[in-house]
Amino acid sequence: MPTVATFNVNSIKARLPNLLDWLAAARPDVVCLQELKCTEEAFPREPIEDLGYNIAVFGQRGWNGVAILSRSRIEDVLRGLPGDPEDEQARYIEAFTAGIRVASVYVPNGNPVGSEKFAYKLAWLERLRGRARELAEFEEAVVLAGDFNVIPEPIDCHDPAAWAEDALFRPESRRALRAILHEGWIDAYRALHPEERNAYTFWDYQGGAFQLDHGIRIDHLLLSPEAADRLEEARIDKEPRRRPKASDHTPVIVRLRDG
DNA sequence: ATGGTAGGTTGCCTA
Repeated sequence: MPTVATFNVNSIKARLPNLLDWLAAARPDVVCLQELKCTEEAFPREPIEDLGYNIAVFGQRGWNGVAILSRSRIEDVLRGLPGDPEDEQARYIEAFTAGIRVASVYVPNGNPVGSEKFAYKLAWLERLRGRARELAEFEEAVVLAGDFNVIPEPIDCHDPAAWAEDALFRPESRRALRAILHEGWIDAYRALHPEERNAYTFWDYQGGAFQLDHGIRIDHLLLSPEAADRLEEARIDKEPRRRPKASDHTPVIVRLRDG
């Protein structure tokens, strides 16, 4: 019954104490991390290995950076999203572990709308769809877990009007995510909690957004049909967001039946 | 119309 979690830590260095506490308490089998903001060399391997995790990192200096942690052996690691050899941003790492294929995904933010960054976001999502299509051909259990920087529906946002012009909620961004879902992937959290409101994974640091529950749901685990067949539970763990020195994101966790 | 917060390749860029 492996559990797979996604957690945008907003700097692994700044978040290390909180992350270690959370790993020790929640004990997820596989964890996809985003926004490490460090190189592979600078990644704090030891304290995480001491909690029983193997680690695969794709980092860069200062920004972005993704990793996979797993209690099982990590095999067949792919660093970087295929489809653009010019792209140097560390936003995608994929591997086989714990009997499933897993990717840690950090979709570009894309603000401001209409900028080069927005075009990059849409192109990146299109490349992700291409990779998802390749992965689907293997007919294995696959989990694409990460910060998608897309609010799928109005229900995933405390105030849709306030986000209407934001790259996270623009129709183009939502359509790009939907294009992946339409090819047979499911949003694990929404599949098990179809009506639930206020199911957020991100609250801005500014303006007391967390205390007011002014959040958005942008961290997702997309499941291939073979993984969806095994989906048992999906939940948002708000505890890490309550702590001092919290990330602005909080983890989402799914549990899959044994395959 | 501004600034509010947090992190980093810090006195500005990204989120």
